[in-house]
Amino acid sequence: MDVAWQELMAITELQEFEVPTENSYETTQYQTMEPMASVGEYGMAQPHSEPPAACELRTAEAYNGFYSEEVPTCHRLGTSTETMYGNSEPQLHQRILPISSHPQQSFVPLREQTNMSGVNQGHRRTNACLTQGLRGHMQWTVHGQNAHTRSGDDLESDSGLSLGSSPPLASPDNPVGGAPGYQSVDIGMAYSDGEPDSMTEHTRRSHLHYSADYQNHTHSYLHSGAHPSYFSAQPILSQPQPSTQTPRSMKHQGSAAALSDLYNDSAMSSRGSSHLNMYIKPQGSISTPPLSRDERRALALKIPFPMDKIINLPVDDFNELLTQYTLTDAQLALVRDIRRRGKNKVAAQNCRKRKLESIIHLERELNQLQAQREHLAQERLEFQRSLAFVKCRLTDLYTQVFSHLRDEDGQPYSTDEYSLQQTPDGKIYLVPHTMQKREPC
DNA sequence: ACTTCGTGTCATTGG
DNA sequence: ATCCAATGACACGAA
Repeated sequence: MDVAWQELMAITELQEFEVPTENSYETTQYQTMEPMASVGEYGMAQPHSEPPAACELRTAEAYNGFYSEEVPTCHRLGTSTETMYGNSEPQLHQRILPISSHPQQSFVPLREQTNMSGVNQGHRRTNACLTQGLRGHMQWTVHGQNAHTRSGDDLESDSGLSLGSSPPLASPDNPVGGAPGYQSVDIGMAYSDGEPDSMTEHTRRSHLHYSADYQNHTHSYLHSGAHPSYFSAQPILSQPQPSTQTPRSMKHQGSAAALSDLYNDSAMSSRGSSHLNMYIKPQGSISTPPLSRDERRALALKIPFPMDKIINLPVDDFNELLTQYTLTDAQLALVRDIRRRGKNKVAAQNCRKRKLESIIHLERELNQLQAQREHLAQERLEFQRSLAFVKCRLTDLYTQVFSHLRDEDGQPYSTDEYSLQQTPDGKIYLVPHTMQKREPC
């Protein structure tokens, strides 16, 4: 990754290599380039003492690309050098391709190099940020699918809700020690078998007969919709519920719909511990997945309304819902925690999706920039070759013109004593070297 | 046994 | 003051 970015940063050196536009072909731009083939100085002030060998690059084909042979030599001498490149300019432009036209190259597996967790997961940092109560809570935590790996004590603790050591789950809504109701809950009654996570459908149903009120809600609580609503966040992704939606909640559904693909992918992934997974028996029949931790807690505390409402109702509706029931402190605390966790779960999913999208975007950008860099490097090589050729050609012309000059006696001028120089107005003068030093042109 | 990935959760922050 | 979304960090289970 570092190497890739270093390569990327190297592009800055190419930024000085501007693509010439019409009448903007400044040779000075290239004077800082790498040394080129020794074809003599470009400037006319220091001509060769003897006619140099003809340019190796001087072929008819190469010429046609940059010169017009109909232009008289004297005319070329009398004009600025820019005009000599007129024919080459369109070609140069044609070589400039928009970045977007570059086909996608193979992706750098950036994601594979990125630890999404942000930390070395092998490094289990002591949970310093957790309060003592939270730490206790974490010890009680049992995830649904793997409860069989825990001891019976853990199972009971989890299902019953950590209630003692983790009052109100350290929720901001629940001051520590402010929920005595938790301790009064008879968890053993709810999970008398001691294995709540491995409850069969039969046993689960048997636990739903708490009260008439609660029983009336069990359908929506556990089996509403096409798929179980046991997953607290799932309702956001399910069909809209116009009757209970406010503009605020509708907004949430809109954003969630855009994420449905990701959720479908992740939810149905064979990896991870997602509670979204449909539990398909080997025979192919779909069974009810284990209850989530919060669902078990809600069952234990006999929360009289469904999880999806707890989580997805707008705050006003949620508060109104709470007023419709007389809840104990423990129930209130649990409901608020369920709501907080459920919303945060969705937020985390959205956050991760954005993170992945950001990585994908950066990978694409990196590939495009690498392709652009490669293209510019190629272009630079072509310009260097062209420039070397032009220099060689100019040297030839200079030598040719100089050799035809004669003094008053009909003798050729010595290149050691004279040189041809061009003034800004385009006129050519034969200047002695002595004057040249005093009056640099 | 170890690593990687996906996920849930908590704490924190800023709007 | 409260709610909420976003996010880093951590823990955990599955593969």
